[in-house]
Amino acid sequence: MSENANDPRIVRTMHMLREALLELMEEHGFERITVKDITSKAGLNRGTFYLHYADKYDLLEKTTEDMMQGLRKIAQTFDPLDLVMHEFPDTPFPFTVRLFEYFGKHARFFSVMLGPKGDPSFSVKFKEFMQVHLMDKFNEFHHSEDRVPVPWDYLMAYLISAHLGIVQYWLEQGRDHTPWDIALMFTRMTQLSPIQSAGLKK
Amino acid sequence: MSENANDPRIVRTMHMLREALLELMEEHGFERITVKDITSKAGLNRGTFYLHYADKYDLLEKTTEDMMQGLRKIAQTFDPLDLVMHEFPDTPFPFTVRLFEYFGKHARFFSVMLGPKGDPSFSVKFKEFMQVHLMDKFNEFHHSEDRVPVPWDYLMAYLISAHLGIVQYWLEQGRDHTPWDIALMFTRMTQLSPIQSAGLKK
DNA sequence: TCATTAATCAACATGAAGTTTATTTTAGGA
DNA sequence: TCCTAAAATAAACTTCATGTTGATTAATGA
Repeated sequence: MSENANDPRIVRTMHMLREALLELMEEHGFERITVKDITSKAGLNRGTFYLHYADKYDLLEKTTEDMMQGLRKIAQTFDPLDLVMHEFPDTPFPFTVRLFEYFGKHARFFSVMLGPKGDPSFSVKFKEFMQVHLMDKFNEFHHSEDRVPVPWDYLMAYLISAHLGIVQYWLEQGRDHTPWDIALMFTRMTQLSPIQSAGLKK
Repeated sequence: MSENANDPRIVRTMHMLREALLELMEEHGFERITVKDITSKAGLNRGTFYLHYADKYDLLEKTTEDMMQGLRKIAQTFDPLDLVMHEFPDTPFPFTVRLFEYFGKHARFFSVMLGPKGDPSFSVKFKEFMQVHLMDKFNEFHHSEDRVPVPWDYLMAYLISAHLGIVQYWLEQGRDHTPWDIALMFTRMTQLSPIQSAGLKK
């Protein structure tokens, strides 16, 4: 394992390994891949892999951590007040647009990881991210412990999973809408009931 | 591979292999398991495994198919009219109760498969099931191609994923509510907007 | 130019996969 | 109860990926 210097050879090698991982995951899914597959695709010696990563799980983990880091950085720009103030149904929350731009930029990674050949523990990680950085900001609104239609934690599970589903579907469809359009759908579905969203009642 | 007779030895062996698979998946997740692990846990010879299944993927697939078969059987009892007629906010759709009873009965399987150590392609299969057996029954309601708040397919993706999220969360929490209670939450969240569900607006 | 270190290459031990053959055990009908 | 067919066991074997090691070659940057 190398002391991650800024030696251009190391940077280049690690980048090639991560690219190869993504390409192979798109084809076969993570578990069907071998270290040999990865290094072959990257055009590197198998031994070189072990100079940088303990095994393929380590490689995936490091790659994932990079992506989560990017998400956390965007999450810092989120102010729940924006959302509370937001009353205009024809414009999305700006923060949501930024998120989708990031998903689009790293579409291959998110598409694979959140797809049928991906890693279910990544979906959990992603949900935790939404819980901590988005949902928990609204905890102050539910001091009403008494008779609510649905328990708070189940409502959170519902919303988080619903939002994840939109991200997955968007990526699956090859990003047939702009980040702005998808963000607008988010905004609307959160404000309306499913029946209203379908346009069945006003 | 055996012609699946009704030889009690075969039935017993296959049952033990499936039980062992589930127990090991709970501990380590599917991919970390070896055929040797499975047969050891089941107290069987490794060679015996290959008399019935091609590999561990085959075993998982057959087990999964059994579960989906059970779901399809329940889905046959679903009548969309029940749902349209249903106006009482304090009772769940009976069909939904039956579904959750089934999840509860096979909690170990669904809990593992839909959890962080599970198989993401099973979640996809499960979503397809909901799409075909539940959502598609309502296609007749969206002839309005024009200006709707959210495209129909994205609304479906949102709802299906949201419902999956509830199932996952319920199993994750160790089934802290009865099937009846969960089914009622379903009913309410479908009828109300997220904000109403939280009890913030009426 | 030269010392450092990354990358390559070849070899090795380990362990799981999947197959095969022979042997033992079990089920169920005559 | 006995007998036959088939299931389960046991042991051996090939193949392949893993992770490691030591020697060699190539690239970096001072």
